[in-house]
Amino acid sequence: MPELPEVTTIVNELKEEIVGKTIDDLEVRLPKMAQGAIGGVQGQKVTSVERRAKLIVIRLSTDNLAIHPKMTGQLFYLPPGKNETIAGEKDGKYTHVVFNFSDGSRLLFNDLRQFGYVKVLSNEQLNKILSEHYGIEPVDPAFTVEKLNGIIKSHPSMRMKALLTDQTIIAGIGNIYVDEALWEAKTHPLTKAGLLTDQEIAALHTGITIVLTDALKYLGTSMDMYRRTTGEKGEYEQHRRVYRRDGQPCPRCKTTIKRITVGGRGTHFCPKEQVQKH
DNA sequence: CGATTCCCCTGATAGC
DNA sequence: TGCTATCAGGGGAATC
Repeated sequence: MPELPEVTTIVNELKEEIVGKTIDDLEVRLPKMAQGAIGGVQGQKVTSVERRAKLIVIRLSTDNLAIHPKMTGQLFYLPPGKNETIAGEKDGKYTHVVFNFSDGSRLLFNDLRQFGYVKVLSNEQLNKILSEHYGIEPVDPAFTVEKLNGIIKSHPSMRMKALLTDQTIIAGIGNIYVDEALWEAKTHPLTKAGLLTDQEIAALHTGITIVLTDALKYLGTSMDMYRRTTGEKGEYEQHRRVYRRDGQPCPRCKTTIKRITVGGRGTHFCPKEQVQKH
């Protein structure tokens, strides 16, 4: 499931390939996956590729594409001439939207579960969505310990897992990295935000930073459908500490990692080091 | 304001 | 073998 490190990886790889190229034409094979005036992007040139929260934002001459991978969305870049397969990933039954660039290269949007989308937005619509639906970026210099402290204290009754996954509060962190960051900080996912001490908040800030930096270094986690734009996997799976490691020993204290469900999401933690406060 | 539930969807897996 | 029930999960909407 692409979160901040995965989307950043996709954006970094994609901008090297498509900035400056013109969209010659496109195929929308599953109409519900493409929202807005998708046909209007034909003839428009890519001016930049950016990330905001878990969105891939492709800015064009006049409009913008906002692509959300949700659980299983993928973006594959196929160089000119490689029109069928790349790194074993095919243009196939899960390919719902295809952009053909003027140099013969292509961009495929695949999504097995069809939760994701490609949206065409005007600058105004894009700015409105980006500013109204998403909170601070955890990799922004403005995301200081003091800022996190203020955020946590303004939502004292929220459980930490819910607070950190809420995109309107902090943008880009999802299920995997919340579990990892809470483990780093030795904070229980169900502890209410108002019960954290300043020291614990500082440890959490460090944890978030460490985990996101490390995951980006390894180009993301490919336990499910996430793949790089080349079709290759990210390697963070081998470095994770708790996510989907229930039944296995905590890397620090060897206690068996536990799994619970919070807000319908699988949540993993060390029951010895991460104790719920009341 | 926050928690809960339902829904979108399909592959993997378990049970019979 | 193959059918059926269950589950995973980002995010938005509806409900409590």
